[in-house]
Amino acid sequence: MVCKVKSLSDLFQVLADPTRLQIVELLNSECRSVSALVKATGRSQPLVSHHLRILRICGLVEGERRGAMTYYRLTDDSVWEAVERCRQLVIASETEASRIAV
Amino acid sequence: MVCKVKSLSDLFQVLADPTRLQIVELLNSECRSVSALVKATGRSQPLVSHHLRILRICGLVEGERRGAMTYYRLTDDSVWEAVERCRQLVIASETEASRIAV
DNA sequence: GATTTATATAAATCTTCATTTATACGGTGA
DNA sequence: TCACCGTATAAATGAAGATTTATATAAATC
Repeated sequence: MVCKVKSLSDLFQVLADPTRLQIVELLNSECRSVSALVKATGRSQPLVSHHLRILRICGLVEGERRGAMTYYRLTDDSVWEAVERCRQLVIASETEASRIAV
Repeated sequence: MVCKVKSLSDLFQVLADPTRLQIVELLNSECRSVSALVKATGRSQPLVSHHLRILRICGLVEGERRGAMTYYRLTDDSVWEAVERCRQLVIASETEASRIAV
């Protein structure tokens, strides 16, 4: 995977994976531990840790160790805002499609 | 490739490819023919047509045939706006990195 | 200190997809 | 209608990456 977000396509690549995007969505509302993310996503622990590593290296999330647990959160609200801005495109294309379908 | 943008991760997947993103960027300013895009991107004609097909199916661009040529453009300004919003994240992370580096 | 829990990483596998190569199709002009 | 230009598509190829499996590390509890 990409080691550092140096281009816009790299950022999109990072967000293109459903598991990673799901993690970003889960971390929007609150700070969560890895095990909490494993439970919420239904993915294996190594897989979640793997994706967290990528998100971490890219600077989208950051983890803080408290005892045995590591809690992750989004590094900045702007991450979420940009994602939401793109979601409107999807919503728009859906309503567009349904309008055409009628 | 994805046949229809039904989820947000699909949209990111479509935009994650450098060639496709480059095409979207080129189509922001103006309407262009396939051959113009081939020249501007330096990619092969079949490859550009292939990516245009994906962008077309996903509803990000639309083509209009005039004689032998097909001219493509973004379907909506909101496509470009969403992309620009994400670019700010990349720019932000760059300045962040340079700030840390100092 | 040994065992268990929480997390991280490495190697292996398997799928997806970007690109190339070859070809077809529609329009245009001789 | 024949040759050519612009564009589209299909098959083949190769690389990238998502997921699994196995294992390592670090902290907590006994």
